[in-house]
Amino acid sequence: MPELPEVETVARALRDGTPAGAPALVGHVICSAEVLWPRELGNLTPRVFSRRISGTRVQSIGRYGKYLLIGLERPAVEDGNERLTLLIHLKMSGRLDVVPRTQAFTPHARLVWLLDDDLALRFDDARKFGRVWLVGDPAAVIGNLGPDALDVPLGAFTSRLRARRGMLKPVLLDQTFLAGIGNIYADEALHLARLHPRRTVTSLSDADVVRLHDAIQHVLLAGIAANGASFDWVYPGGNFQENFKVYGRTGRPCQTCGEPIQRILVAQRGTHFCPACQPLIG
DNA sequence: GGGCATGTTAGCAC
DNA sequence: TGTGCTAACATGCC
Repeated sequence: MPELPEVETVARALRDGTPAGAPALVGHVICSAEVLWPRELGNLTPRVFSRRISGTRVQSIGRYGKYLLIGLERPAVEDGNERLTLLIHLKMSGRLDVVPRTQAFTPHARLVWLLDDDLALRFDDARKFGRVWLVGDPAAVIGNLGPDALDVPLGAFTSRLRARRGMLKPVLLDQTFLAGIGNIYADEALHLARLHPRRTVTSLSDADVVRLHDAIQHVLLAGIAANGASFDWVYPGGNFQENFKVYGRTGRPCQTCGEPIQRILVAQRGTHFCPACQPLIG
């Protein structure tokens, strides 16, 4: 379920709990970890991972782009407390839930952390693309990402964009350009900005760049306000999919002009746009 | 059974 | 060096 708004929704649930009654993760002690699919560990063996994380307390929940950052602290008798960060990327199908320890496993459970108070943090991931790292410095994992897509002023956005060439949509999907935009929100932002996904970056006017920056902020914030989008069988959660203007609407009328939405391939990704609202020649 | 899927990366060509 | 293509990761739904 993973683009920036969906990951932000997960982060908020882990920070505050959910209206449905799921407990918050912050403040709990991690007693132990069980790795059911070792390939999802990005930098440690299951044995080392379990040993290093056991006994830490969850201090904070953050998000950078599509990554979750869980701040951990281990009380120390001498020196300062040891600080660690658990980074999680949900990739295509990952999900995280705080549940009672006794709750039955799903068929797709990949990692389980046992918490105090008879709770557990579960990482389920049907497609096994998800990744989990435990590090001292998060930069070791996310240091090469561009600025978070919701935390980039127009000036920085413009200068970064003007340094690039090639087609617009692949640039938006490049996490070293901006972190957090995925296939769905890229299509939605381009439609709102009235820009064809195959427009070259170098062809954009200053006004185009301003509209694009505004559109990115708008669709991401709208996605967060809707608790993200729910995708097929993988993730039931938010309802932003009801507000999609182009994604998944191939052949249906554009809500702005009535023209049928088209689907093409751009950088090998399914791409949805309105040929009338988003002409290739701007 | 083929085609598709919210994501990223390595390897390769130009 | 940057851009962009393919395959790979692995599974499940239509």
